[in-house]
Amino acid sequence: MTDSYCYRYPHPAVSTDIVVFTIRDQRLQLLLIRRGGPPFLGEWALPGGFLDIDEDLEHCAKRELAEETGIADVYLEQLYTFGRPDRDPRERVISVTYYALSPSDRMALRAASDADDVRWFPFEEIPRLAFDHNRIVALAHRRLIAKLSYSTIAFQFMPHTFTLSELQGVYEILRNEKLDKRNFRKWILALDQIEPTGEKRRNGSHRPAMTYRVNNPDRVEFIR
Amino acid sequence: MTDSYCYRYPHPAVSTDIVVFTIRDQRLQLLLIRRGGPPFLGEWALPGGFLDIDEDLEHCAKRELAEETGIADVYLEQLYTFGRPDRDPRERVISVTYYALSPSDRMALRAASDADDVRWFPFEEIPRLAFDHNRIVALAHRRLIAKLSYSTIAFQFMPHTFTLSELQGVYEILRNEKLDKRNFRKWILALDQIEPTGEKRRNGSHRPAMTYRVNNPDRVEFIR
DNA sequence: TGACAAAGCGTAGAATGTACACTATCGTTT
DNA sequence: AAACGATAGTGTACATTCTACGCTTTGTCA
Repeated sequence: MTDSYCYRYPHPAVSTDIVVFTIRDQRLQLLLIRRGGPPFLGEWALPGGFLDIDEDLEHCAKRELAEETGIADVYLEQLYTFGRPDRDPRERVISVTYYALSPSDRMALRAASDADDVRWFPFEEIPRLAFDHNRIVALAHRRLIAKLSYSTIAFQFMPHTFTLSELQGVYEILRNEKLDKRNFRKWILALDQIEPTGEKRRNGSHRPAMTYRVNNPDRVEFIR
Repeated sequence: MTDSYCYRYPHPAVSTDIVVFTIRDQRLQLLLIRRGGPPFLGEWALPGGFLDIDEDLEHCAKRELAEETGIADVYLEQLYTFGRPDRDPRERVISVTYYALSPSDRMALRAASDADDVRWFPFEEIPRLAFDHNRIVALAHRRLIAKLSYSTIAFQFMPHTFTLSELQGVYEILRNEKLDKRNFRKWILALDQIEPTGEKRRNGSHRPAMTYRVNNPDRVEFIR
């Protein structure tokens, strides 16, 4: 008898799953892992796993992310809790989901040995995922896009210093439309959330651009 | 041995707690119950309780609300999941919290026999609550206020028909400031979310007001 | 029928959002 | 060293939205 944790009433299992977004190769991409065990063995899924009994929820999300993908130090925010009784064939599982954003330069995946099992997917090319993970991804994406318009969440995709053109590029990718350069600069500077570093960056055979940094890189501020 | 639900790994308990808001007596109020058992016996707390093993999370929230307070048919939205390991002294409990809004005319509480244990509290007069429930209330309130500015969530406080002055009053209470009548009317009508019923309502010894209804009462729309 | 009370309505100025094109500065090529 | 290619960087006019503000209407009640 190895089932040695007993309760007077049935208890569900609790897990976390994490939707990690980044922008690489001028596209919004997210991180998936290939499942190494049943159920859904061999299928793509979100990183995540079961909560330790004395562990904070957010700690669980960060731990699973580190264990399964080697990623740490990302912006992490709780997304939603999914709990349909039939969402896991093994037992009742409540999944507290998070989404994470990070600049791609901070996203070194684990050693190449596992590289086959952890991969970035462009958002438009996400395959069918295990469990209800496609729903989770869809919700995370909607939240991200919504937050774009009333918060500084997009800054979480930026490296420590960046040019205004790079920042504009991120907004264009996320909003999926071209923006006017002058209007974008007026708007973003008026937010008073970024400041010039004083350094310029040569980025090819043309005029170098001023670099900027986020005033308060760890906070996502409401705007408007 | 009554502990007959056994697992290979420890499982937390999962509960839901619900913050029910309404507007009565020209104030934002919320519903609290007095705890009838340990821990925190006799203290005020949010309605809520443990998840049945085959029950959807939202169903649990509605069921507990009905059982403990007699309230049904409210607008319900998931708020956040709280899971600090020490938040319940009995055992590890993950609480999936919801907030609910409803017009006060739909809020008949249970029979007077329990009336002492279920009560509306003006938001400013909330006592110290059991568990981490004060935090939950604070988060629910912030969410409500935030959603005011980019959604039609305030309509959830309105009865089936209402006057524009009544609606303006709700916004004034929630935003805690006086609004200009003409500007409010222009704005709210331009949203194209309410329509006149064609009926007028006498509400005292003065000119009667046109009543309106919400076009799509069950949906909360994004605006702006 | 006169007093009271809330309903209902419009305009002008300020602030914000949007459309739009040329010059500056660097590296590279000839 | 001059010309070219490529991105950086800048301002203005117009449209839209937001904000401030007071009088007339229409009912009830005494």
